[in-house]
Amino acid sequence: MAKATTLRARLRAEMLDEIKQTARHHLAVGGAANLSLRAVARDLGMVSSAIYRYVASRDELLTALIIDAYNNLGDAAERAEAAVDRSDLAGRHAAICHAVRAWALAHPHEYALTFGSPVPGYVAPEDTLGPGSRVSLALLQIVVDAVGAGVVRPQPGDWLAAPVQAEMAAISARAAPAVPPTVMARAVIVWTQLFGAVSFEVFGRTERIIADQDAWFDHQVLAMARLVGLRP
Amino acid sequence: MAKATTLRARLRAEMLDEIKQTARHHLAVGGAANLSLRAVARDLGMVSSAIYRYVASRDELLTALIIDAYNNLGDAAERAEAAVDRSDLAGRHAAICHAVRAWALAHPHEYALTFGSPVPGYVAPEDTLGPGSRVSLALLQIVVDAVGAGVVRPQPGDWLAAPVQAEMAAISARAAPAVPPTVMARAVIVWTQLFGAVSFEVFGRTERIIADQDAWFDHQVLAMARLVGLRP
DNA sequence: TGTACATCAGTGAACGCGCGTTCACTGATGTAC
DNA sequence: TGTACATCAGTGAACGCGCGTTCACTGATGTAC
Repeated sequence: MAKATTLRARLRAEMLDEIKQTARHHLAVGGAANLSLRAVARDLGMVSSAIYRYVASRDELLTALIIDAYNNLGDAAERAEAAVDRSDLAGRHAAICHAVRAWALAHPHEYALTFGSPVPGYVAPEDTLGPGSRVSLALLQIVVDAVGAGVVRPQPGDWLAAPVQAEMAAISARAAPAVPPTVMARAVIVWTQLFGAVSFEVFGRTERIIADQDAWFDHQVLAMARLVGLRP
Repeated sequence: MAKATTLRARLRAEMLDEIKQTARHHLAVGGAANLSLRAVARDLGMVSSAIYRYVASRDELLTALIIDAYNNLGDAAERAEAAVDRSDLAGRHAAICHAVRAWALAHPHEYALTFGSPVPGYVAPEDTLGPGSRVSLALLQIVVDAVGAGVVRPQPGDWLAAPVQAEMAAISARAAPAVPPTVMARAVIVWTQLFGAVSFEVFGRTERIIADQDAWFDHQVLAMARLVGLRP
């Protein structure tokens, strides 16, 4: 019966979820390097070899966690952005920035897994590329909308060296045809700035320098919006 | 004899250097998590316990490597900056940025050790604080000089929320009295941006997006200099 | 200058540990006739 | 509806591995008289 098959499949999926959940918990304690299949099995009351019914290897589990992390971050960012009035471009931008920061602070080890130093010996497979660029695309869409609405335009004095000009034009051609190169350059810088700021905070770089991290992040978001032209 | 004592001490220091050198090499292959005292000993043709004549524990070795990394980066940045004419403020800033990037690309795993995700379970001791802020101080000095020379000043339209204003004033008071809060805010953003950009490149985030990384970094340095007011 | 003693680098064996992965197996649950 | 068979989750033992750290030791090198 299809229904019975579905039951088995559902239990299986639930078990896999539990494995990932437990693995995430271990990640939060020991980091990626100390994630072990045996420890996960132990926590679930299984014998270590039983894990292999659900996961082919340690690396496969790690990949699954990375993809989940990207998707959870992507969900959070897109959900926050969707809740803002379409015409409030700076508000949409701020919503994404704050969602990214909040998620990263709530899941520092999963953030480290995706935006920190790469796990040595581990090569991220192609499947991570799509989920890995969801935030970037959401940010880019705002710039596209802003250019379309005539809010953001090339700024006087902006100038790009020839290779950079070509590079930015290539990105536009691939992902956002209407965005002029100088605007694209500002957009890419703002994207770098967002993750630079979040990484500094999550990894503790600003710990001894900034006390009110919330206020400082707000200010940075404002500065980013001004840089790309979403605010005057 | 003092001379004899010195010989033994010198051999000892050389051995410690060799240990650190070998450890750095292992770092470059497997990352911090896979750095093992046994493997280092093996590479040096010693028995594993012999390492303990030079290093009290694995964590102590890691700390030594971190301090070395900060100092090597600091040396590189300061040397590059010192080679530029004092009055060429944008040139000095660019020199530091390029030195940081070059060092990070040449020693990606040591960079990861210091500016990447923290090593889980490892707590950086106080000794790392000084070496860890050398680059920041060098950057800040340029802003101090620029403010002193009247080149950089508060920009019209700049505004800080009260808590941020206080935060920036506190940093100024601690490290650079003459720098006004709004200028300090721009300086801190530029500092974040530098390491954000370098991290993105070293950790492979921009791999599929930017082809000519050199040109793009040049552009970012230019943008940073403009943001803080070192260039028109 | 020569001898007795102290220092110290390096040895080799051992402790107890955790890991990823394989394999033949048991027994419950689903499937087909 | 009842029975024979197939599927599959979970078991338990084992393989071979590397790790950090301790400890009693040997033997060379430096020190003091």
